[in-house]
Amino acid sequence: MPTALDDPPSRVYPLTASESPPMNIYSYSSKDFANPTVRAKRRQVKNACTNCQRACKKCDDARPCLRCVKYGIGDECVDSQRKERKKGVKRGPYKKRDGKDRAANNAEAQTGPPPVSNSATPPQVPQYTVPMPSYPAWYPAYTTQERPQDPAGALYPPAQYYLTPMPTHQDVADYQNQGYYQSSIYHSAPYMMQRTQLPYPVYSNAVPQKPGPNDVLSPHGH
DNA sequence: GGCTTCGGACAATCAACCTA
DNA sequence: AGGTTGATTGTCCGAAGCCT
Repeated sequence: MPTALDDPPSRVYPLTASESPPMNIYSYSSKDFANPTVRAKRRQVKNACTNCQRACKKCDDARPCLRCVKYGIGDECVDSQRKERKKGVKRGPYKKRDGKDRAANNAEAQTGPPPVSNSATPPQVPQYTVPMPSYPAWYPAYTTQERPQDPAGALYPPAQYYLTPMPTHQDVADYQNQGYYQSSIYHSAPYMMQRTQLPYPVYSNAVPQKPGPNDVLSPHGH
């Protein structure tokens, strides 16, 4: 039986020191994560539904997608058609390689030099995958100091992150009563996420960031 | 505050091109 | 043959404006 593990991400980490900062699938604002050097790569669905495509809004792999469900147009949620790619387009001579890694060039061109670590060498982030929930994830309202850390230094969401059933309204109320906050981000399912895609700094000596304002719900859900 | 619109930044794809 | 490059195509962020 196929599982989420059968559909790994197209890109395999770990990062090398010369690569761009860790990616995650979360929406984010640069204001949410104060350190601009850890700006995460935006992840896109392979094929947005026609409604999300028209609205230029984030879609997900599920059909109906969460946005269509939210607006009560789930029955209209169908994959958009993709044009066939042009063939036979001639290309000019390629630039000579200069021996420098292209990813490093791109990362530097787009985000400036790689993040400066306080230690001499940034820790390697091990290749690792965790299942992603298909609904807003719930996190305990821990402080940055309490946030669990793994041996490799990655700041890590706690076990409560990995909820499997869709929470009921009662669950939601219970979570809020227990002091949990809800991520505003909805996740596609089934989906694989790598540790480096988590919305936390990956370097052990990075200054821990509190969750962004968009990730926090008041007890009333706003 | 929620929704729609939309410009444009950015990501993904994949065929042409390059090289070992 | 397999890796690299870059053009093409698509997604969706974020700001602005409108509506209730």
